[in-house]
Amino acid sequence: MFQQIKTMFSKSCEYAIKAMIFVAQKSKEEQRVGIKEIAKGTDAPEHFMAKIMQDLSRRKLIHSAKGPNGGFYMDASDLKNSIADIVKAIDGDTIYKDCVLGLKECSEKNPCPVHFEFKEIKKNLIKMIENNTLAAFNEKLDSGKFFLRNK
Amino acid sequence: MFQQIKTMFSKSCEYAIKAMIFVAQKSKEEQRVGIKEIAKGTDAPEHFMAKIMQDLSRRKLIHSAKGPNGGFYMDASDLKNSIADIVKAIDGDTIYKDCVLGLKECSEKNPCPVHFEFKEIKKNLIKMIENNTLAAFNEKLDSGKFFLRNK
DNA sequence: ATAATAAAAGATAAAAAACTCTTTTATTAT
DNA sequence: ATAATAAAAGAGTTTTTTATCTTTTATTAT
Ligand code: FES
Ligand code: FES
Repeated sequence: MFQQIKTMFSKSCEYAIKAMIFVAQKSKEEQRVGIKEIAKGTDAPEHFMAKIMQDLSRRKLIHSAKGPNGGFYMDASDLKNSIADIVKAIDGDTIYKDCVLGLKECSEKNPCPVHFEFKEIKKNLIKMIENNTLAAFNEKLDSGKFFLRNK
Repeated sequence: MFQQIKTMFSKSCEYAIKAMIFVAQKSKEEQRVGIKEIAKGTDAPEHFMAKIMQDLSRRKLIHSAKGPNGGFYMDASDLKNSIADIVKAIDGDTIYKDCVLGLKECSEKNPCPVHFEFKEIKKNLIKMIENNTLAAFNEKLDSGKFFLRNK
């Protein structure tokens, strides 16, 4: 039988958000962060995380430098990215567009039975992830009251 | 590279919700609904849907009868089940308990950076799926303004 | 009793997601 | 120039999810 574990985002996306927050924190003073440090700091498998970072880099959500003293870092404009930007880069915009019950199209014309119930929920969810930028997190997290790993 | 398609529920769970709504509609007058009809009516692969129905049946969310004139059906008490009951049966209670960023524990003591932001969203989501019973859908859907398939 | 029906169960198969290992490329410092 | 570093890219493997096919069991009607 099946044992599904279904969370809001894909594992890749979870890692991506954690990594972005992690690097944002360290990027405050021109520091670069290596993939090993990122993986450790976020409880993610190193090589898998590397792929995700490459992806985020390709999509211009983060900067990277090769060679000694290289690593990942963010500039001021990178810090303006929101959780939504990360989610869109990794999981795509399915939470924006897709029908909750998997109909081919989510529309007001052909709504599934739960369309209107979920409309409001989705609106709030989207608003939240769009309003929360990495810069905003940076401030909040300086208090040290939040965690990216716990074992 | 990856192209994730991440929706709120697993495919199994989407099918389960659709099937439950489908059977609820047909169960109004002691009708039994065969697996073929359910699969067709919900755009789901027949044998896969069969597994899901067995699962729902084992978990007492729906009744079934073998043999001629057999099929799936609901009694009054089955109609009291909510979307939440279906989700819990198929996807488990991860949306209740799990950390959005995948920390081992979701807690106020060790909150991840998005914990408090998502708290409210999750609360609304849970409230919604708990408040929407199949019986409630049945009334609403009689208007014929909702769809379980569209191709 | 027998045949027909339909769900239940079992066993694979295909596809997607998650994860690992190896090689290459760019950069820096010696 | 050379060696060391670290990201990028390539090429897998493993696990989970989704889907299909086959056999069995229970029920009904003849
Ligand atoms: S049609 Fe299903 S959520 Fe819009
Ligand atoms: S700790 Fe992450 S959502 Fe609660």
